[in-house]
Order: sequence, then structure tokens, then C-alpha cells
Amino acid sequence: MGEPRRRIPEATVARLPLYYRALLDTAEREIATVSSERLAELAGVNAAKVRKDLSYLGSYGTRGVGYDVEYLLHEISRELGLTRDWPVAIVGVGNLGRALANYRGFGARGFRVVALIDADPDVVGTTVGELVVEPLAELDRIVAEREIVIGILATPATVAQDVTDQLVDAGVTSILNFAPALVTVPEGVSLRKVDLAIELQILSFYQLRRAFSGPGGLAPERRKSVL
Amino acid sequence: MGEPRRRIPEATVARLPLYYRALLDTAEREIATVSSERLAELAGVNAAKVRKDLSYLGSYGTRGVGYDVEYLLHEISRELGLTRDWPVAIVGVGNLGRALANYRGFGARGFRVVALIDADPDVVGTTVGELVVEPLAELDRIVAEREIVIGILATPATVAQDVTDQLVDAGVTSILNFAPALVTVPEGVSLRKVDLAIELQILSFYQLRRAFSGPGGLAPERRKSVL
DNA sequence: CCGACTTTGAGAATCTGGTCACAAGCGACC
DNA sequence: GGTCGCTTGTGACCAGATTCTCAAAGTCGG
Repeated sequence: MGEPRRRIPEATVARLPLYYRALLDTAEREIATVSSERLAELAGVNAAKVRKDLSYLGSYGTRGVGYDVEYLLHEISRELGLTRDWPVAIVGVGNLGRALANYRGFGARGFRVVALIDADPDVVGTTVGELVVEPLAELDRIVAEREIVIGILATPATVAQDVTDQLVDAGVTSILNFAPALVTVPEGVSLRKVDLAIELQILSFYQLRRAFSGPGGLAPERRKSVL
Repeated sequence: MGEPRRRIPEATVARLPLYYRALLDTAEREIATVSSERLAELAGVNAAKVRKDLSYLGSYGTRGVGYDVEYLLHEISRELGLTRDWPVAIVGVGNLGRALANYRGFGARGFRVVALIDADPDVVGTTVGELVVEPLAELDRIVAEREIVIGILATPATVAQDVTDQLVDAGVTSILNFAPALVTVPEGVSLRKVDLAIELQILSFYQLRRAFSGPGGLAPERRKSVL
């Protein structure tokens, strides 16, 4: 049953979680409606963008009033698939993997870490939180049994591609890659990357520019003014 | 002495670290030159983009031959400021902060973590790696004495803005925010954001779309084909 | 029920980035 | 030294995203 949904631009999809969070905060304060202006402020974007983004989801606002917080929250979470339960596996239980496993904020909204997997026999069998680390060899069975579709890759760079291939073979169709390495996946599998070193290097670039051109130099990435 | 550098597009800056890493790998294998084609493959982009990006830095290639690996490596690292030493402070020593502190790959290229800072008296005084966690109250002194310009924010969301303000007041001009919260900084300060929950939500969106429209559905983010 | 006021939704214009295509430049080989 | 093949660098074009603007649609007070 493919509702004939309009195509939502990538850039918009990337901002929906921002609105979602802003709306959660607003709902918590028991505020019933928000204007695009206010929502923009909370999400750190501008009002026109908020309106355009939300208009891709449908006409959920009321002119002269704004958006109903609860309703919009519901629509966005449906669109983002947060009404479902997404079992997640973390592969690679080093420093980062462990930190991610303990991270609250996943569990909060549908993302449940249901497996920790590592190749190192010394790590397998250890407990992190409520989970026991399982061996990579069991990956296929684990993914199938627990219906895992999202994998978080926190291995060293050297084995990143190899582990990715195994994840894909096992049936995982969304991968979040924390390993500092290029990883490719077949068509039909989503891949996103988070790279600490790259982020720092980008900051370094703009830092350097500022140092050269003096205060108030060239535009850095995502500059924001204080309110 | 502001060399009249051409303006480099944001998107290009964000890719320079990719090229940098690819070139490092190439240099390690003692390969002297790379074509844009090969570099593109290693960085996961297309060749035209590589050439255009590199052309913003200057004409460092040789037609008919390609780019000299060592030379290009040098130019990119200079452009990114990786020839300098950037002392970094991590504020917030919870799970994530600790993992980041232990993360190799920062230290590697100019980014040295020289301070771990937390507000919790129970955490202050503990040791992580070779560093002792210091109190938030000392921030000003620490930043000044160690000439810290980059701050990594790994606090809970609730105090993110407050800690950011303190970092900025202390003189930090680049901030990498891991806290799941909107943070604003004054003009002249760079801010980048890494948000685990948001990345998962974006994956969830495309996952859902695929589930609806069957395999081979709508275009997911950053899809890549296997080679 | 009307008029003033607010705020959305969306078309048009603009900006930024990505892709294409090819002339220019360089090395190699004869 | 001339010719051939390869690869860069860039101008022209195209696509996607952002911003601007304003008519349309609603609320609210009287």
C-alpha cells in the first residue's frame, strides 16, 4: 500500500529530526501550538525553511494560528518511522562501541540496541549494560532472529568494509558508519557516516582562516548568532 | 599577511579530509602519483568533483600524469591546518567523553586532547588515559594556559548551551557539539554538530520508504554501488 | 457578520553545488 | 621534433536547496 507520497528532499529529511526534537521540548512544556517562527528558533533554522519543509509532509498548519504541537509531532514521527521499533546491532565493541551501547537517547525513540558483536575472543562474552557481547561468526543468525535492519559500525578502519559486507549479507539494510574508512554498500542499502576526525579537520580549516584574516573573517560553517 | 586565497566552497572543504585520508593511504603504499579518477575511487566521489575541488586549492596536477601524492598531501594538510598543533579540550566526561578521550585518530594529526573537564565532583580527579579530569570552574585558566581553541562538547543536553557559553567566554573559537541539543554561538565562532540520534532517524526514514515501496524503492541518502 | 490581524503555503527568483564536455598541456615514443 | 594518448582544469550547463514575497485562509474582538 504505497500511498502516493510526494518526494521529500534529502535536505528536508535531515532537518525533520531537528523539528521533532524541538516539538518534543515544546510538548513537554504543555504548549499546544507553535508558529513556524518559533519552531525555527528552536530548531536553529529560519521560518521560511520550516514552512517549506513541513509543507512537503502535507498542510498540517492552520493559517493565523500555527501548527498543533501534538499533531505535528505525530505526523513527523510517523514520517520518520519512529512509531516503529527498530532493533539495532552494534558491531565493534571497543571504546566507541561501548560508549554507544551505553548511550541513552537511542532507546528513547524506537532504536533498541539488541546485539553487541565483536570479533575479538577476549571481548566476546563480556557484558556491557544488559547485553553480552556475541561473536561475529553468529552474525547471520542474530540478525535474522532479532530482525535487525540497522547496523552501527564501530570497528577499526581496516575491517570496516569486510564487516559491512557481512552485515549486508546478513540482511541489514541501513548502516551507520563510525569507522574512519570509506565503505561501499550495494544499491538498496542506506549508509551514513559519522567521522570525528573529519569534523575536527573541518573546524581546523575555518579556525585557520580566521587566524589569517583576523576576527570577523570569512564565513565559517554553520555560523549562528546569539539570540 | 592575508594571502589573497580564493574562497573555497563549504562542500569542498568538507571533502578535503576525504582526499587527505585517501592520499595518506596512497603514500603509505609508496605510490608517487594519482589520477583524479583513482583518487575519486578512494574517496568515494566522482572524478570531476575531485578535479574541481583540487582546482580551488591551485593547479597542483600535471596533465597527462595526475597529482604528485606527497606534494598534494602537503598542500591539503596546509590548507586544513594539519601542520599545526591544535590543543583540544573535552568537556563532559561521561561515556561518550571518555570514549572520545581514548579515541586514537585525534592525536594522530595535530589534534591533541590536553584537558578533560567535568562539573561533577565525583568525576573530577579521576584519570582517563594520561589525563586527570579537571573541574569546570577552572575552565578559563586551563583554556588560557594551554592555548586551547577547539572544544569538544560531550555534556548532557540540558547544560550544553551553558557550557558552550563558558567555552566561548574562555576563548574557544571552534566547538564540536555531541550533545543532542541546539547550541548557538556568537559570530566568529565555528560550530559543528554530531548527533547520533539524528543520524539514526534519517536512516529510519529511508528504511521505512524502502519497506513501503519494495526493494529498489526511492533513493536513499548517499547510496553507493559496490565496485 | 465584518474587518483587522496573524500566519501558512507555495510560486518565483536566487544561490550553491554538481555534472558534462572539451580544449590545453604534458609525457612518451618513434 | 612531431605526433599520439592521457589527464587536468575550467567554462557552460543543470539540479537541488534556500530565500523572498505575497495571496489565501484562518482567528478574534466587537
